[in-house]
Amino acid sequence: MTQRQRRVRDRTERARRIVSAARELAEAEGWDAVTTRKLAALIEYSQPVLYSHFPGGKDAIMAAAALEGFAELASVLETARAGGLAGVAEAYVTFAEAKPALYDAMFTLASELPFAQDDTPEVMKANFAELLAVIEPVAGKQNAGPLTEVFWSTLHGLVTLDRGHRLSRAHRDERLKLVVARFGARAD
Amino acid sequence: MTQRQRRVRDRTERARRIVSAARELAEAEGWDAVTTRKLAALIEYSQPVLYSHFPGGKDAIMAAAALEGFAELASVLETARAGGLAGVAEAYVTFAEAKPALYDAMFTLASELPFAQDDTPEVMKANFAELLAVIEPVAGKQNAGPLTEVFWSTLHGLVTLDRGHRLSRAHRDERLKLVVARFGARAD
DNA sequence: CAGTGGTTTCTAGCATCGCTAGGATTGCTA
DNA sequence: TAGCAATCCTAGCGATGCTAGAAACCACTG
Repeated sequence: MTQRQRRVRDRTERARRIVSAARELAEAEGWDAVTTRKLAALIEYSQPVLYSHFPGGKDAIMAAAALEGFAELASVLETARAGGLAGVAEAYVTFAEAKPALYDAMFTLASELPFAQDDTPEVMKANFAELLAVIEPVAGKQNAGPLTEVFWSTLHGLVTLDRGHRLSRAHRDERLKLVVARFGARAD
Repeated sequence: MTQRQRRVRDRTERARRIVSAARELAEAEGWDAVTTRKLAALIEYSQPVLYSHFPGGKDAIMAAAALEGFAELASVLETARAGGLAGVAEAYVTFAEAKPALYDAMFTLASELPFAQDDTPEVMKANFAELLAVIEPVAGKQNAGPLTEVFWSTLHGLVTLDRGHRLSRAHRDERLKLVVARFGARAD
């Protein structure tokens, strides 16, 4: 019966390699360059193997990558919590800048992943919780939940607009300071 | 020589119909459903005709749609300027909600359109100018340009996160009020 | 009116994509 | 070792964006 265990382990290991290969390729050449044929070649198997791991096909692979991304982002935000609102904002933007393709998978693409719903994965709730933790002290009379959503929107907007070359690169740090100035003060 | 003029007029009219058909189809079924074959069928011509108008192919057609969108958004924001910062914020979000596919073409997709650069089309600068107009009075000692970028990012983030079902629908209006509360006060 | 040259348009096809059915191969079991 | 079941691959389908080359059209000249 250990044989069976090893085979299961091999399978999960191979699934991991698929997602890993997808992430690397996406980060290097963008998600459009991530084709099932290239992925199959990278893991040295044929195409149908991908579908035995991810019946949903390419979308499911991207969703798996996105879930990894949410876990990593949550971890990053957790360690940044010590830096307060400013530290979290900086960490969030830096994460998105460092792994743009992953961030795309998390937000722009795989938007089928449920979020503000019952079946939202825990890792995704964790991200919101981290943002909430630094917003709550400055919420004052304002409702912390919606205010966190606005704060999150600001960070997300900064990331996506900057990516589309909509913002001037030179003001990058000044923008973050302004975010802190507008959100960091207690409102009551 | 009037014949030549009429032929030119017919051509521009047909180009307009292409973009129009693309926008309608995208708004109805999403940009993935906008294929060159369907567009050709809609305008009752064959595929290669599309490329005589838009050598860049589908991307160029989407870019043309995006430019139309920027012009329309600028117009919307201009009339909303009377409503101050709150009015502009509401108008921006409402525009994006009403024409989600168009908004996608403007920001998520055709990101090759230059913006914060020299060859940025005037219509795109106009949008920024409208936002700047309502931010300037509340900038105080803060730099109005970067602050406008942050404000814009917040609106854009609200739109895109909401679209991906990342935010709770119920708090939609409250979020906008919080945006006004955080950006509407003069900072000095 | 017939012919001619240039423009416009279409037919047909290429390479690639995501995805899958069905056969071949492998490895375990008895 | 024979048979069975799980695993994997070959081959192919339909659809995509895009394009080369043939066909149709139209304005102008002799």
